[in-house]
Amino acid sequence: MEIISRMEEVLLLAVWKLQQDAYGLAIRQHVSELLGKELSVGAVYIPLERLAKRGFLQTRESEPTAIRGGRRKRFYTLTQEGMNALVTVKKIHETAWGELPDISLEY
Amino acid sequence: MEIISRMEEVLLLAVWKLQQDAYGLAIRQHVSELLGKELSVGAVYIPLERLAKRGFLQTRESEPTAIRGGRRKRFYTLTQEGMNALVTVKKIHETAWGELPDISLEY
DNA sequence: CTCGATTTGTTCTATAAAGTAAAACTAATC
DNA sequence: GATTAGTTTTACTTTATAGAACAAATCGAG
Repeated sequence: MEIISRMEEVLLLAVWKLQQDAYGLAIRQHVSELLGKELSVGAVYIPLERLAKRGFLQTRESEPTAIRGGRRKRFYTLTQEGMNALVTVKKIHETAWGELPDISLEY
Repeated sequence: MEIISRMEEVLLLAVWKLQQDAYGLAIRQHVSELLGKELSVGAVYIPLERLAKRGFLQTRESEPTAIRGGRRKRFYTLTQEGMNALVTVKKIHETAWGELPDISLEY
């Protein structure tokens, strides 16, 4: 039962969300919007690589596309282990927050 | 809008949960149970210190108590900034997960 | 009583892992 | 050649973690 970091969590979720369009720059765009701040390319590619290396993501390279700058992309998909990791952190989150009154009602 | 790590999040939540009993070893115990693994003392005290330094936690020292080994404790309480940080990450979590079908139903 | 053993607690030290920015590189079309 | 979309590499800071060291309280045997 491995516990992934928050960055890893949102990256896995972005891959899931983007589905057939889950490649580096698109993921960067999606997660930057989620977090409300522009992430550097390294802040995305390096954790993605780590997640793939640990078996949470699978990768494949596409063919280039016929648009300006449309070179080959590296696409990601979630593995079963990646799903398991997400389930684990979701449960932790629910337990940690579930024991408390809703914070937004109080402050 | 500062984004805290997962460890920082669960530590802040533990402080909130434990209320008048939020000191180092009790927090360690609580968070270890939450995560399902024994945390080392350093894995708790060092982030706690960092959170205090950044203004998310306030600290005070208690008097020793008359039980075996009952030396003075360092107690923590959440500050308004700590609350804000929790609200921020809760919103991010809800946005990130809200866009997706419930994972536990699918896998 | 008193002094070592035990217990609860915090601080310090050292290292591994994660996060991040930015430059460099690649390959496509215009 | 200039521009664009994309990935890889480099270098550095911050976080996470384990574990030893230290501190101070009570307990209990003699």
